[in-house]
Amino acid sequence: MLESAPDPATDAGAAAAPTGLPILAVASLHGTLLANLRDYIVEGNLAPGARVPERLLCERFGISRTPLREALKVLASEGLIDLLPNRGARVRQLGADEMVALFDVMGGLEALAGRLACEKISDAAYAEIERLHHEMYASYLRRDLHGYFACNQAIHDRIVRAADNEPLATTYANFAGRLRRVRYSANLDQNRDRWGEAMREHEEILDALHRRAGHELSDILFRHLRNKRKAAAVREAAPAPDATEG
Amino acid sequence: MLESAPDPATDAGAAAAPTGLPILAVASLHGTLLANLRDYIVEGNLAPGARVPERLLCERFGISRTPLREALKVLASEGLIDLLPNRGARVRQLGADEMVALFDVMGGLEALAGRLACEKISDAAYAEIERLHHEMYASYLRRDLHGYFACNQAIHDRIVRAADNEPLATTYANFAGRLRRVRYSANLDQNRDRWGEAMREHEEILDALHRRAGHELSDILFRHLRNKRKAAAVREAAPAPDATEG
DNA sequence: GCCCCGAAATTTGCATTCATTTTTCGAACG
DNA sequence: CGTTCGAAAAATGAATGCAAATTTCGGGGC
Repeated sequence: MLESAPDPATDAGAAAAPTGLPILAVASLHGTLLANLRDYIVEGNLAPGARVPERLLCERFGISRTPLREALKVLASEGLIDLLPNRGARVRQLGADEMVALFDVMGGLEALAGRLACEKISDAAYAEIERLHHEMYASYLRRDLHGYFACNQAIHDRIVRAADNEPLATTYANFAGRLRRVRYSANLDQNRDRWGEAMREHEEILDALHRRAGHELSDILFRHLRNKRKAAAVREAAPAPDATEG
Repeated sequence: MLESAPDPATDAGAAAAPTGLPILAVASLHGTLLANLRDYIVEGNLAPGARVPERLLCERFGISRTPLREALKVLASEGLIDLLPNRGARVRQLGADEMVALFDVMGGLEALAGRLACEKISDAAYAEIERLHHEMYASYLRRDLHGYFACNQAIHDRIVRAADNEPLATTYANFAGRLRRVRYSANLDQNRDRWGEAMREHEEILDALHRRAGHELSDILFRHLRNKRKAAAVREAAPAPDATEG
């Protein structure tokens, strides 16, 4: 049930010969490397603040430094890493204030997605969201945290898709990736008040979406993200002050 | 043609006299090239849909292909150009639907900026916006299109800055750059109805901002951008002076 | 006369190489 | 004994070189 995200990055992908299906793979070798490297970093294989070892990654992905550095430049523009002049790349470490800023942008993007979704969503797509909502509610009653999260993410994802706006979807994915590293120590399991509140907010979300009330849905979604941020720990994964492990 | 060729590569602090003050200058050579190339494309020196001539740009900027291609990859991730596998880069050409999508994202970002600005803006910053608003109104009464546009852009820029959110500002600048190519054939001069409407909307914007009514301001700004899009021509910029179209 | 096929020329993508910088390690000095 | 200076080692940034693909241009076939 965990998101059916296309994940061609089987991690290994090192010196293994591309004897599989090169046809589609060749279609965008650079794009493949970019996606793999992005996943590699987003997954947390490198500590925040740590140097990005070019040579090692070259060996791991079986390429030379040129395409790798191209990918690094792109990842820097995406905000995943910092590029220090003559000092290499480092995994971007999020401070508390930066995390707040990113959450606010996510809220704004979801608000926009909700507004657009109200204009464009089909009845079938709405029905699917409604189904997911009820499934999520069932998980909530069961105290099934895992199922709840899965449905939750699926719902937000469907709303973004229903907005039918490619730049929005891309930007949304970008920021979601940047925030993937933050650990939500405030598990809803130990924060039942927030869980109930979130569930009520989702009731409002579904209601507004049902009425195609874009303006309202927009506001609810932004506040929903705000509350989610407040409930989330403002601490990044693996603090590691000077863990510039080599 | 006297080119305002941004050519820092001629004396890129390489050879002699490293004991000057190149510290800040050297700080970002790649960033300089990226900014220059981005401007070069955004300014419309290449026709939409035209191939991006690597060799020519290398000569123009006085660099080799490696840093140029790195910059191209970044610009592709920014959405300014398309990267076709084995077929080079092309200046992205906006279709009508893509332009609508971009405008909607701009509206969402401005809506977010307005909401955040209501939370964080200082009285001084508000006063400055109020001043710009009145100046814009004066330009409106004078039918001074140029002054009106300048104030208009300054106001929206101040709102984004008042939001005090770096990722938002960066994303906003990115989308603004993508839309810079669209030509607004619907000059307000010939569209006085829209001009008056826009002016009224700005009155609402200022009022909501004055009352720090983030929710309202958010909605007004989104609708403001929607109306702006409707008034704008859905036609992309005409072929550039140096039309290397093929 | 038009279309299709094929080789030369240009272009793209990546690897390799080179100069410059940073970092590390060791020794001399205070 | 701690500090600092300096040279070796590693890493970074950019240029060049090379194989593969594409585009272009010419010739042959229908």
